[in-house]
Amino acid sequence: MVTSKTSSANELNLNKSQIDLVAKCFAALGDPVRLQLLQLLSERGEICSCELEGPLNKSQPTISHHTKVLVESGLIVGEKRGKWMWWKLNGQTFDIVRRTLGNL
Amino acid sequence: MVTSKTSSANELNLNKSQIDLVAKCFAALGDPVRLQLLQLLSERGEICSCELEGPLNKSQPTISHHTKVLVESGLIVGEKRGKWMWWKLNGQTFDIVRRTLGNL
DNA sequence: TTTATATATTGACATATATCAATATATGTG
DNA sequence: CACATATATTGATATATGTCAATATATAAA
Repeated sequence: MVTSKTSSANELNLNKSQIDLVAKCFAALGDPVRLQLLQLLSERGEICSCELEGPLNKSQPTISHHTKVLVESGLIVGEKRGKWMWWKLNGQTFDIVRRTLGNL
Repeated sequence: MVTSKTSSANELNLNKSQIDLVAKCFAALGDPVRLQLLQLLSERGEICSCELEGPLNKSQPTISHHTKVLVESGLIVGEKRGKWMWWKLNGQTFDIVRRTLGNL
């Protein structure tokens, strides 16, 4: 039999700064516009800012604001190609968030 | 071969009101104090409000506020036993949130 | 019924957030 | 270079949120 040190029923207990990071992700996910944006992103794999104003029905500065929030949470990453910003999901961060949610 | 009607890479596409519901859950998850609270809840299975002030280091009204936010999102449910309020996680809501996150 | 205790509500305050118009910056094209 | 276009930033505004003191409500005990 393999012995293991388990502090509680759950394997991983988050410390304060880890909690803050994940909380920031959840907060970023906690807006309908950003959820729609992420859904579009997940459907297409990659999406340009210029393709978002239509479906999201928001002004250009508002779109820019939301992408910034998502970048700062680590949920998406951006790459500039010519005049266009292309966004894609950051799988690593999503994994962390999923794992956290899975342990609740 | 089984044919299936897939509108996109993802199976389920959320409509506006579904998005609002899930967004409300994520917003509820997007606070460090509430994440700590949920972690305690998940460790113990059930927890009383009176057991939260200590670990969370917040005032009684603040604890009450946070439990209310979690109830209104559907993430926890409460039951009054005598003078005490006992809280537990609502697995159904967590499943919906996990499924949504899994599809992104 | 009076008293003590657990929780909820109210009110106040400071901070955060979502939104857009106006403007700035960056990049490609003539 | 001058111009057009895609995105970012700034400033303003309205609304939402986290927090606690004070108070109200509910429940048990004496």
